[in-house]
Formats: sequence, C-alpha cells, structure tokens
Amino acid sequence: MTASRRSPTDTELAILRVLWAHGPSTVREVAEEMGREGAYTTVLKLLQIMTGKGLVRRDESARTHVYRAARSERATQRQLVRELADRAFGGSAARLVMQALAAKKASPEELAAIRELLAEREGKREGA
Amino acid sequence: MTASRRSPTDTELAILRVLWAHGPSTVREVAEEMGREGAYTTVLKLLQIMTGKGLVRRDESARTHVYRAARSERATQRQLVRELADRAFGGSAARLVMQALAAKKASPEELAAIRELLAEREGKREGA
DNA sequence: ACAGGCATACGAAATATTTCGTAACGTTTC
DNA sequence: GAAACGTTACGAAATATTTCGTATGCCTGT
Repeated sequence: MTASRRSPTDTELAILRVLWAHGPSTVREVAEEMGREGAYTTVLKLLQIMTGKGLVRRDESARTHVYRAARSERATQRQLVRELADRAFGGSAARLVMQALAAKKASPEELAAIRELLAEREGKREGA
Repeated sequence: MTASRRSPTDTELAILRVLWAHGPSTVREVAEEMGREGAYTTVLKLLQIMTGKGLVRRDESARTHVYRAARSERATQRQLVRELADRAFGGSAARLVMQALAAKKASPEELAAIRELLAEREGKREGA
C-alpha cells in the first residue's frame, strides 16, 4: 500500500489549511493559528498521525520538527470534489457544479471566471 | 436542539441514495438494493439511528415499517456542497466549481447545461 | 552539573460510526 | 395452538477519530 486512499478528516483538513496558507510550520505555529493553544499536544498528535498517513511530510533535521502538506491544496480539493461527486452525484461533476452554482452566490467576477474556464474547456474539445 | 447539524455519513448517504432512487422502502428492500443481504440488521440499525437523527421518516402504521428520506436529494446535495465549500474552499462555491470542472470530464451536453445555468444567473444579476 | 523550558512520543480515554448477535413479538400456516 | 417465519429492538463489539495527560529527552543559562 502506498498512501491512504481516504480523504482527510475535518480536523486534518483544518490543519492542512493552515499549512497551505502558511507554508511549512512547526506544531506551535499550527496550534496557534488554529486558535487552540491549549490543545498543543492534540495538534502534535494529529500531525504525527497525518505523517503516518502520508498527508504531511516532516522535516526532522532540527530539533523542532517542521511539517508541510504532502499534497497541494489544489490536488486535495480535486480529490474531495471527486469523492463528493461519487458519493452524492452519481459520479457526475457536472451535476455537482450545477448544485454548487445554486447553493451559494458567486460574485460577477467569479461567474465571469467560471464562464471563461468553461469556454476554454469547450474550445479544447473542438480543437482536439 | 432540532435536528442534527451534521451531514450524513458515508453509509447513511448510501442508504439515502436507495431511498431517493426507490421511494419509500422497507428495511429489506434497502438491504437488498445495497447488495448486502447478509447485513439486514445492520441496515435496520442504521435506519433506526437515522430516524433518531431526523434523516429519515418512518411509517409504522403497518407491521413492516416503511422509511423515506426526510430531505430531498437536492437539498441534501446542496448542504453537502456548501459544507465542502466551507471546509476546503474558503466558503467559495465558485472556486469549488472551477475545481470540479477541472477534476472530471463533462459531456458537451453537460457543459452546455452549465453554461445555460450560468447565463441565467448572470442575467438575473443584470436585471436586478 | 543542574534547573527550567520546550519539544516529541505515546498510551489511553472520550466520542462517533458501523457491524452483528440475540431477544422479543406478531403473523401465518398447518 | 404450536411451529416457522419475518420483523423490530437493543446491547455490545469493532473500528475510526479526536483529545489530553504524562513520560522523556534536548538545549540553554547559570
């Protein structure tokens, strides 16, 4: 087995968000950023577990270890989207997209960006 | 407290999918549809728990109870999308949409449907 | 060398989810 | 009415996740 197939849990994702936003971080930095200073060892334990699962990488060269996300934010997002599509949309990302557009408001800029991406994708199809 | 705030778990979602596809069903029907006949009481237990959580409604008028999903497939999908947007996309459904478009291929028909929905949404904005 | 501070490691409790065995009970069949 | 069958109810084990207390070790300042 290479790495866990399963997506990060809620808490793991919260930690990953910190690592993505901040770059490689120590346990203390992550714990403080999460606003749970009291739970220092909880964050430590999670990071240890996540290391075991391959979700984060640990640099042990210094006494204070430094953790970084093993996969990019984008790759993780894609995995999460794919999983949700499979779990709740019969595997159809398109249907997921339509629900997402209905579920939350998007700014005009965002809508424009989506349309642009869409045009690009359709263009590719025709071009190929 | 009214009902659980939390989304259905994986197994719960699998059961809900059966109920959405089949309409109100008995335990046996759900179990068979899930291809886990051996686990009859497991499905029963889950349905009992889901009744407690308010995820399904139970008709007890007959000896063999009949269960149905408490919320529509669409409403549940929207909740799941919203949650994913919050958990992994900084609350932005638009960014989720863009990843979804990148994550899975969509057919030309689906892309067209998305574009249509998009146009409609932008139209609304301009109209207001 | 020693004390103090800060770090990791680890076990175990608390919680949530899933699975299954068994008991209890009503209905049907003979 | 008794046996067989189908059903619900329920407890408890198995698993996964999250939290925290405590042990231990390293480094710094004196």
